[in-house]
Amino acid sequence: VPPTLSTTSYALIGLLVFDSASSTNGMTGYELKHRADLTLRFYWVAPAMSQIYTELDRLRRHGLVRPRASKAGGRRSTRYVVTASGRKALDDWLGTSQPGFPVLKHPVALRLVMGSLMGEEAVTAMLDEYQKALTERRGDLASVRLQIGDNPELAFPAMVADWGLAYYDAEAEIVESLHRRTAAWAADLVGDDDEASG
Amino acid sequence: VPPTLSTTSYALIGLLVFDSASSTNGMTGYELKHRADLTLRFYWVAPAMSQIYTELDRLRRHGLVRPRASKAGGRRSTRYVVTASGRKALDDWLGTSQPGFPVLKHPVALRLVMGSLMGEEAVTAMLDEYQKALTERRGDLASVRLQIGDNPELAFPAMVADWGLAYYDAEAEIVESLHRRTAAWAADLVGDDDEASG
DNA sequence: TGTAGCATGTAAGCCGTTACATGATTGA
DNA sequence: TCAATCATGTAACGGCTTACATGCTACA
Repeated sequence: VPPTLSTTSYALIGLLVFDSASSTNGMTGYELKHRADLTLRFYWVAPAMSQIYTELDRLRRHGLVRPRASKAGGRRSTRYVVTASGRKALDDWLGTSQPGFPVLKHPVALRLVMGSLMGEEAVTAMLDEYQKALTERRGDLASVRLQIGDNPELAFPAMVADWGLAYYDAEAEIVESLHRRTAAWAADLVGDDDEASG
Repeated sequence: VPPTLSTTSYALIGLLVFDSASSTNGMTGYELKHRADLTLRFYWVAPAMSQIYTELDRLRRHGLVRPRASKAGGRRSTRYVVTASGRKALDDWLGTSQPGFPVLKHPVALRLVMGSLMGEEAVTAMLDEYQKALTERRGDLASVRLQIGDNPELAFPAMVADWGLAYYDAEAEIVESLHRRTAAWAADLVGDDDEASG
């Protein structure tokens, strides 16, 4: 019987599998967190450290990963490698589970919908800040994309990175246009005031 | 002291505030769920019924909404309206809280990154299904957009709906190109086989 | 008569976060 | 010697889902 794991668990197994393609050492929880922050974060989540360790222990209990205790220079650390059943569990999951539709939690859109309660200045400031954050995120992803290069073994990670870049570009364009529409809305309000008072 | 509420709580208050702009009856939990499925779902979440009722009771305890018990034709139902402090709490939140960066949970991208473990056919099938689902979602949002119209009072909801539509369009285009790249990847693999065996 | 929709809730439990606690190593 | 980084965990708690439980109304 295959254990029922969360999607995040499988995502972590995936990171370990792809790591084992380049090295046989396995990864520490700390390294896994770093990797998740660099990649997983753009299309899934960046789990907290505490969750990484919790998941790692769960996977170990299920026999999907094997810990390799090692004291690198006297410092205690545990490296994890995927077992054969871990690899099989991932393959099964990839083969049978339904992806489902993406979920977007967009706090900027959530506030923008109430823009009339915020006023033009607050909306404009919010969109400005979002544009900045967007540019920064895009930069982070772009440097990840550079590291991937055009190695055919990383064709799919490259596709997903490009997907993210295209998404950020589209988002930047849309936010730009929303900026203009907000200004137009404010101008219209002034126009209405004139009519009402004139 | 302002009570600390989750973003979802404020989102629900927002729905009630916008409802009170068109009617003074307030909304039942059931109606709120329906509204959330139609709107909130596209940029935040579609909370379960049970959560709607839980939140509504929490807001009531904080004095942010007022229940209006009413038996519509013998059927028991409770309609909620936003109180003055509820409206103030929302304004405060809109004025002071930092939106933070959007979080995208994209199960299709998560699987695509492991495309080499899935094989071309499985990847292609997944992308096909995603395209269908995308088209359907876009249709749902388009009909919401139609209902909004160009009423200037709903300028911001219209902007957010257009944002969503543009997002879905961009996504459809990207997925289309990923489809082609997956085919090219498979073709390359065949080419490599030829070289290795030739 | 029965099904779909309206309407409201409770209980159990998972996923994930923040806060807290501990300690070694490296380099400025 | 101090800060940053490496490294690992526990405890408390919040948010949210699923499953369960209940009952009325309209309509085919």
